[in-house]
Amino acid sequence: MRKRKGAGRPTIADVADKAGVSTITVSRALRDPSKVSDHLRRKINNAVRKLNYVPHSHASALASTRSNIVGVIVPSLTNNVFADTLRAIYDDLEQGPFQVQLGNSRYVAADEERLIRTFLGQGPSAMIVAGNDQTDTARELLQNAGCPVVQVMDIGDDPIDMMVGFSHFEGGRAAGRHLVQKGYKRIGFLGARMDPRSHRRLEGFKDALQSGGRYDPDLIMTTTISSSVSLGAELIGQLMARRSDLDAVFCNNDDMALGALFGCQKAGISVPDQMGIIGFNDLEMMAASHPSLTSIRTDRYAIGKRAVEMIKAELDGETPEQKIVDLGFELQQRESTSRAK
Amino acid sequence: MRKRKGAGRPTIADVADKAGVSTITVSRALRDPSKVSDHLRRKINNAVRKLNYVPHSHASALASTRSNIVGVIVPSLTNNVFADTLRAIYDDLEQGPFQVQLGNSRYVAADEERLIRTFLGQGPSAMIVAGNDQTDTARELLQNAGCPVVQVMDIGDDPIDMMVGFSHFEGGRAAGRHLVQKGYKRIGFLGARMDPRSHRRLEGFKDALQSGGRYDPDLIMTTTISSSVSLGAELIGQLMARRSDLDAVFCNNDDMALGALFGCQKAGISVPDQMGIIGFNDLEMMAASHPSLTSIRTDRYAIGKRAVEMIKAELDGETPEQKIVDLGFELQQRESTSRAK
DNA sequence: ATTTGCAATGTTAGCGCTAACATAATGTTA
DNA sequence: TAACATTATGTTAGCGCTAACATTGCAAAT
Repeated sequence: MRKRKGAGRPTIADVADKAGVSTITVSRALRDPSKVSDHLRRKINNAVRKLNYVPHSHASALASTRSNIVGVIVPSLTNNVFADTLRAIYDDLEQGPFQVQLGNSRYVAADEERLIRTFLGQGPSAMIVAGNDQTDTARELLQNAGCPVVQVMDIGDDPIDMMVGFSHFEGGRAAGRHLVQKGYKRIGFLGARMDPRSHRRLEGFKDALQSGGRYDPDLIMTTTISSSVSLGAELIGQLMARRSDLDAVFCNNDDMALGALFGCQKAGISVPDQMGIIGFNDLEMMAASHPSLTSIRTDRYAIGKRAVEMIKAELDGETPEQKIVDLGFELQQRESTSRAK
Repeated sequence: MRKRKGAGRPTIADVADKAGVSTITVSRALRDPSKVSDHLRRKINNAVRKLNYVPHSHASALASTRSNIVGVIVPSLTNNVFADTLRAIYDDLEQGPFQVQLGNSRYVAADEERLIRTFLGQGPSAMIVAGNDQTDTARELLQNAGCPVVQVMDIGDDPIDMMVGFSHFEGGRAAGRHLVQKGYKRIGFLGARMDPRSHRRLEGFKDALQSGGRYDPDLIMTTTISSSVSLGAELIGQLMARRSDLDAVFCNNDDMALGALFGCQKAGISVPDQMGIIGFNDLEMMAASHPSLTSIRTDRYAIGKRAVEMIKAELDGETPEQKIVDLGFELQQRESTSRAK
């Protein structure tokens, strides 16, 4: 006799035995209690409790060909920007029958591809991926995934399926325009870890400066090093050393902007009078700093929330009125760019 | 005839057909290529590629009663402290055969219990949970999980299975002692979202102040609101309003400390001369600020790394020399507490 | 009383994979 | 060359669950 041992945990059959019903009744009682009489439901629940039964999700997924897993892929776990979106996704998804499966692509396309493959192996109910710069292979995999796919954080005109985010180009343009309007003359750009979204911000920024006749490529400083407050302080120091006439900077994110502020303070440069600073994303700390920091406010939590809504709608068979949702941004002017002209 | 449709994806049987072998040979070729001849392996790999076959992980998990899933539960997705540990876990785990399954307990014990149940339903290879303040039920569930369990971030003397972290009590004590030694007289505490670890830091802090004869309960200010830079600024403002003689604060984390610094700057209080500030964790920004901020440095990345090492060792059947690993902390003295006495 | 309809429960097979055993093909030794 | 390992592959059953169909019981409708 050739018996396999199993995991040792109680199974639905154990519960069925104990409650004196068939396995399918237990299955129904757990998934859709309204389909089972009060009487049996009570007995089943008791048995479940006594045995400390927990359904084997793999068996369930296999039998039903539904996994209730939503795969999420982000390029960084430590970047607050994604953390906010993630939080929204978890908040809205963990309630329902869904389970989040999170992957970290580390800004590496090959890792992203690998993760997509792994996730698809679980027959996910939906996929959420950050950005819209997937490789062709990744796009193809997702297109054939047979589930809703939402690209978050950015928008563009060629979604794999759906998109929620905002235009980084326009965000960068708004930042550039603001500095020009404020009368700054030598406006620089500080960019760490220039991912595709930062590149688009820079493009928008350039566009605004060119329109304002203030574009100077010599004032653009970027690096592949990942962004940090220290790096912001260091880079603005380098740029000021190179160009002592620099009088404003747009930083590709808020950590860099805060660092730039500290860098100025160390160098005895007054913000905003001698140096205007604007960041991107408007993290909570921007309003609290001294002086407070101007930034482009983005609603990362809303992006995650909306992505989940769109997924749920599509899974419920509704046809969304729009596949591409632009949640926009808002320039938050604060002290760091509020000088008397 | 009563056929179920399946997921539509190619199965191992499709690959076997195409390659002209049996399913088990395909299974072996994919899991342990050395067990299959070069000849067949090549044919199988070709078939896999042509069909774009991805193994159904649920079926595999069910048949083998092994999931390769490591469940991780943290109380917050936006707290940098956990993000660093998470990053280490992902870095070290995603290489191997493992897959991370992350849950967010939101600092709610009931949510943690629910997550543990859900994760155990997947027959995880291991579990990593933050902190050592699980409910009795949660502890029991984990104890009976039949897999390695690591509690991270904190240490204590009653591990569920293994622990990696450091003593928050001692960390708080070191902070308190430092402020006393620096000659500060009216030393306060600013605490947001007082989770159990923050409470232990406060206890250690109290202990140090009592030893130094500087303990004044009136100078302790805590709130259940979650921590933020703004909140740090606000709380120190409130505390200074209540007690104008306040001359130093220990903040339960670095966001609060940065906020306290900004609060002082706004109020025209000089740091460190009129106010000493010390934070906890030593996030990257602490060294970059102006003035730079003293903090208790903790190595969150190392905690995650070590947790994974312990899990792998236990899964490989090795008996770890220690079940409780104290990774310690280090006081990083910076300008915010470096006044001339 | 018979039919109809519906709600509650059961029976059976199969989701896609791999453990456990079986067999065939090859090499190795006395 | 027979006996024995060893390696490569195959056969079969079963992991724990649920889809699909089947049956039962009972109330409402005829």
